[in-house]
Amino acid sequence: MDNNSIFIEKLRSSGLRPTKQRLKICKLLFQRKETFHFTVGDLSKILKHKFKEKISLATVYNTIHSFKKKGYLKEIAINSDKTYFDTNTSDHHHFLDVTTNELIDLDDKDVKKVSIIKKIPGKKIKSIEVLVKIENNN
Amino acid sequence: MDNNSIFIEKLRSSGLRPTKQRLKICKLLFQRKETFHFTVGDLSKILKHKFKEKISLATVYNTIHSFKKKGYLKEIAINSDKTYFDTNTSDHHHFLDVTTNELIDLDDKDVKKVSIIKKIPGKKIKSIEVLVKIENNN
DNA sequence: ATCCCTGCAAACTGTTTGCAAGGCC
DNA sequence: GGCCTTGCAAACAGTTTGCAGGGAT
Repeated sequence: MDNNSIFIEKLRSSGLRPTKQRLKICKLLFQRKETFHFTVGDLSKILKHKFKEKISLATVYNTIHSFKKKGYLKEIAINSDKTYFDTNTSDHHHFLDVTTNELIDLDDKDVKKVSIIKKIPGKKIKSIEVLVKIENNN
Repeated sequence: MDNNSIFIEKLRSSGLRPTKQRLKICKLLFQRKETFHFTVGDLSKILKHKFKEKISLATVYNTIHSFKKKGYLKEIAINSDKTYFDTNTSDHHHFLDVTTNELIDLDDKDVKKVSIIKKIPGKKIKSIEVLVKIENNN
């Protein structure tokens, strides 16, 4: 199961050169079953741990931005000093546990369809994001 | 119509001393019919313009944070390098016009009730925020 | 008089940029 | 070789903090 060649293909097909760094980041992000929520800072630390070799922070930023532009990652709307990304690029929503600061995917069947009644002339809806903040019962 | 005394009372009743700076900020924020969406940077610039006298940026930050803590302002969940606040503290949602970066209130009747079906044991829902991104028709 | 608040500058954090060196095609 | 990418450091933007002086009670 050589995912490397899959990732090389994926990168190439979107016009990105398959460099060592990008392949490592691909492995870390896309070789997993569950979706992954992260900040670039997180990612950088994890990369260092996993591969014992540092990838420049600027490179991680570059790569994440390219991946986002290519549609491999989504940015999550949340109030935070940091920017969060999501490996799940489908239309879906999130729980944010304000106690632990953890993000949890809410898939479509967990939320009844949101309908927006108001319309703005000349504008169309691009996306609808729902953020459900949760906290401990007490 | 001396709103000043209203604001003085408001501040005092929440344990905040009614200083010149806070009163100016109150006037700017709460003496208006429509809700106001802003960043601290915006606010600081507007204050300078309107009152011809600069309020220290740190003071504006302090004040906005106190007001938020007292429930006079809400923070809006949006992906941005800056933090947005809203003078409308009721439960409501937003359009974000990605073309102009403008925020527009969506009041409750503009959105069909959002129901969250999924439950997380030991957690309760604190808030539900919907962000509807819109863009130009073309 | 006390305690709170303001203003300034310095510090901090996350992110971006410029540019030289290196790697992919 | 040519062009893209990396890495580093410096630059940046927004925000926070420490502290001395000023103001409210």
